[in-house]
Amino acid sequence: MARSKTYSTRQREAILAYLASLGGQHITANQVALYFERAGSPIGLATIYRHLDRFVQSGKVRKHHLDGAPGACYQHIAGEHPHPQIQLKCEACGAVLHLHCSMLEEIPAHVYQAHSFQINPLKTVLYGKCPNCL
Amino acid sequence: MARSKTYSTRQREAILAYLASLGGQHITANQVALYFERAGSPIGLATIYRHLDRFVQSGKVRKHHLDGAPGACYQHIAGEHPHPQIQLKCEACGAVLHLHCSMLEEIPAHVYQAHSFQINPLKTVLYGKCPNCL
DNA sequence: CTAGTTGCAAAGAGTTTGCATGGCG
DNA sequence: CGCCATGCAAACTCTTTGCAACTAG
Repeated sequence: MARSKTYSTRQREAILAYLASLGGQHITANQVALYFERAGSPIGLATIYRHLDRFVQSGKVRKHHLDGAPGACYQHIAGEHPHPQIQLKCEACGAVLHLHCSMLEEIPAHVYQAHSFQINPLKTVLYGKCPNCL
Repeated sequence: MARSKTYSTRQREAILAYLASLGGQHITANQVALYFERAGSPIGLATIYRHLDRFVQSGKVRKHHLDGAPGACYQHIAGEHPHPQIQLKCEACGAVLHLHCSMLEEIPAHVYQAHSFQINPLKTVLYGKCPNCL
């Protein structure tokens, strides 16, 4: 067994709250560290990585390795997706859009029927340019 | 200006030929190094990175940062895609499928019409499980 | 002969781990 | 008081760069 007890600490809550406040946008561990440093209550990078990993394992956060960036990005899973949505990420400004659109929602089912390939929407990010950056 | 002359060397050709032989599958710089080491003609990692970068810039190869893997993956661009295809990658076996399917081909146009979001098929990889691994 | 190419080693960026200290319950 | 959490520094992985030797044309 891994861990018998989990304390609720201010740092853990602070990190999760910060991620939640970003509304599903992608952020790196380093950016989190910078935020708390600027906010006047710095948190060690190692601690941030440890918490992020834990959030990932408890399903509160997703971890991505995105094109164009060297490191990993983390993303808070807002509320509960009844039907997890394929995401769109702007290559220019980095914004993540969670579009609700019948077309996108049907992709997994169509691809599965046609090719027996089972798409995992949680992992899938479509890259492109958002309306603002076009 | 960057480079006035380009020699055709055996290593450059060997690396590109190896990538081409993989038919669009993803491979890391380290895997390339291992291949040539086992083949009896080892190539320094630095050299491999230098060639891969050059291939990327000349449009022969694409570079991805994939989920679940720490480093970058490279992928030979087979022939010429008249209509660049969104790719499907199996999370289990790592295989890359280039499916031709009207549904997939229509995604960029539909999303653009509905949300003014311009998808870049070259960058986009859908994750999931391939038929063999299901 | 000249300029691009190669390998080695060192430097960098991002991430993980070990260990001693500190705090929650 | 026992455990978990935290910070620091060291270890590690992946990638890039500097430099001297080498090679294609």
